[in-house]
Amino acid sequence: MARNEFSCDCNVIHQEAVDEVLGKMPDENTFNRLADLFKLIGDTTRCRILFALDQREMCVCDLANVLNMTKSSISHQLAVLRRSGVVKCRRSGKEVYYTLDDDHIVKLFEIGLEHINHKA
Amino acid sequence: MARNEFSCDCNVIHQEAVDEVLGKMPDENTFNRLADLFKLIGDTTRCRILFALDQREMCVCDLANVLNMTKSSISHQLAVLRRSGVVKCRRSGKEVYYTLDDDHIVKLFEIGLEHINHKA
DNA sequence: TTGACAATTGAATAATTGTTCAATTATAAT
DNA sequence: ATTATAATTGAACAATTATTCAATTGTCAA
Repeated sequence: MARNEFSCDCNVIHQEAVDEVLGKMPDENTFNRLADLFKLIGDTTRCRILFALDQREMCVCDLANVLNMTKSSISHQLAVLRRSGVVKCRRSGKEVYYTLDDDHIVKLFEIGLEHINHKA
Repeated sequence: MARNEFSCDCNVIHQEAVDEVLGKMPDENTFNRLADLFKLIGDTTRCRILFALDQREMCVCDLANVLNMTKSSISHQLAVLRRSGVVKCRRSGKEVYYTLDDDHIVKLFEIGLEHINHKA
């Protein structure tokens, strides 16, 4: 029984091609995590937060000023970034300071910027 | 008049930090395009399509078999990828063959995979 | 020209998600 | 203790988006 029996609404045109690529494809979990990673930085607000934190450590209030947005909105996004492990924070008095906690993110930014400048 | 007068609901804690980072931040347009790029590859289906096309040229029907999804769904996503210029296509008879048309995408995948394997 | 199949397209639906608003927690100072 | 400010949190709302379904286009073969 073919695995595509029910979901795919067509006949296989090139069985060898399909088999070859299927053999090389990572599993579903890998793609989900890969997509989640890109989804994480696929938002203007989060991009700007990460870019700012790559420059220097900042508290939520500073970030709100830099991005010209409410603290609440920033805080929600920081929570997302924290859960994903790309930023970390420390409390100092009333303020909470955030820093980047991920090497790959900066590298992804660099290539991304290279990409859009190349297409500008 | 401060630029953040209305949107930001807090006092500036560290004005120097804010000014320093503001001076280094790319403009809004850059961030929008950067986020759009990552949003584009921030979807499981599109990730899998791009990964498959990185292995070899494929027609829509083949892709539908590899991903185990309907041709319609694949076709919609291919249209998105085409509009963004990351894939291109050629018609040969009744079939339409797609290929990757972007160098940076593969590099982004590599770093992304490195990232999730590092955290696995 | 008619029939069959690959692919695309538009509309509808369902699910996800970013921001706002209001309320709450945590810390410092008076 | 009380007040003020930084930050977080939950619920609601609005906007975006991936998939499904049905209809249509394009190409080939009989």
